[in-house]
Amino acid sequence: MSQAGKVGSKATFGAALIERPLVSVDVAIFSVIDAELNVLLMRRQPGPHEPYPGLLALPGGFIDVAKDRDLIGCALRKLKEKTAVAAPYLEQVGSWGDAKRDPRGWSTTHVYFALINAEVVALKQGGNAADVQWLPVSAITPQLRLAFDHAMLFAAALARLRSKVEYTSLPAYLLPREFTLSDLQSIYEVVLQRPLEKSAFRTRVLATDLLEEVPRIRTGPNRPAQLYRLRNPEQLVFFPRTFNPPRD
Amino acid sequence: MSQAGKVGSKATFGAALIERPLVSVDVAIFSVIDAELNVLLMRRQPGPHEPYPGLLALPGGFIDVAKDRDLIGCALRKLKEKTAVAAPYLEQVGSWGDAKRDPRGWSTTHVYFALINAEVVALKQGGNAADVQWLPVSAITPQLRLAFDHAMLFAAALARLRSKVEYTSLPAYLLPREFTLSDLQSIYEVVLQRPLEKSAFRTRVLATDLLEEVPRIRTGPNRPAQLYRLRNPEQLVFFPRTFNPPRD
DNA sequence: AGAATAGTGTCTTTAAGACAATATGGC
DNA sequence: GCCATATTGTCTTAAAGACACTATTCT
Repeated sequence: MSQAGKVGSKATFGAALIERPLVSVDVAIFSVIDAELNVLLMRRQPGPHEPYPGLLALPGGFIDVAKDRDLIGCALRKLKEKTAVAAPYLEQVGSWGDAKRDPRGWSTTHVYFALINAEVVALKQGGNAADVQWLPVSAITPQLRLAFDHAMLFAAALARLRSKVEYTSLPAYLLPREFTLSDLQSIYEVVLQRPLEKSAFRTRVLATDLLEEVPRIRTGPNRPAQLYRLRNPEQLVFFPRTFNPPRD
Repeated sequence: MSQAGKVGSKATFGAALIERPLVSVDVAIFSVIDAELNVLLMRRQPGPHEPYPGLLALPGGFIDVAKDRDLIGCALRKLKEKTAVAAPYLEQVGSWGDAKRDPRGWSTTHVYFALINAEVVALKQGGNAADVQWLPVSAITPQLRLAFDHAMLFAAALARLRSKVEYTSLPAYLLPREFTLSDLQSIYEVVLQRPLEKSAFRTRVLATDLLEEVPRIRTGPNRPAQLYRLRNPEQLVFFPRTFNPPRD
């Protein structure tokens, strides 16, 4: 504790004259691809003192106190570095921190999850942005070792997503701007991994002010469907009850 | 970024060779006193480079990487320093961090809320543990300035508590080990700030396996009431729906 | 016409809301 | 018996579950 108190260019003093943990942000970026919930993972590169080289990990990294105004800013930066998405749905899952999770020392991480529509995304491969890939969440098993405690962080993010999908309009952020009610129901079913009642679903969704009709219709080899869009994309909608809970 | 990379006794290297934010934990400790929801606040002491001297703040402080095994351990330590409570209900609210919230530099905080039964608690006054006091949450107004961004952190903790009380057994942790159904209902009403239907409340609570009867009865100047205790104190119970929502 | 999906209707079920009725122990 | 609170019951209501039925476009 002697010559400490100065890190980088900023002076510290008073109660702050203590060893500081490492601080990072990790983001679980979800998207639905081919009727499956996917998560974006990147392969960690080899390098001096780089832990877990070659393993997959959630996109993330240390706070840059020069670049990042705040935690969300950091999460958005990580997201932008890996995908071209600028303004996705972003929500904090929580934070974790202990002495052991990073071999480089006592470390904390702030975990966010993001929902995006994958069709609009171009993954930024190569360069210093290492291997980036979509993986179905069903492929994230104990056999597939993730770096650090990212398996646990991912599980927490997925659990939060699934639980909140039961009573909110979250899945709408996984769709393109315009979609049909059937599209929306399918996305719910993909995330929740169970079928929903069509009639109850439609009544429930239309009972809220979540959607507004687009004066257009999707045609196909069958009866065309009304297109909708979010009435207020910034505003997450809460339903009065959960969807039919799985039988116990 | 020249001679950085060493803070205290631990070496850092690689990607960790960057300026680190300050890391703290803050705890909103709730209790019901005289039929009012209270929160524990402490008055910040004057001192060299101590920000916000004299203002009230949530109990909290920097992570001690030597003492604290993890974030929850740190939260429990803060709690134990201010109250004599060892094992309360503790839940993370979230984390916040930006360049401005602490004048000493880029800082992050991990916020928890705790629920305790105040009758069992002895506040640790004086010493280096500064003024500690219970304040009704209704007294936390903009006029009462709190240190740092603690007004916002407190508001987030209170909002989380209130919203989760709508569909969980959280308030049971604000009661002593044995209580009557009327006690429990009163606590819900105190936290939610609205009356609940007696009949629906009882049916709903007894329909879960939240409680078990204690072979004892509370007598008084009226019909005695059955005493209950938590069947599984570690296990938070979720109700299938929310309580009757406030009229809109 | 037939396939396929969109959209509606009807009846049941679940759990809460409103409110009344009954129960019990101390005084 | 009276008071005060505990406990139960009855009827209504809100919203979902189950499932069938109708609608519309394309081939």
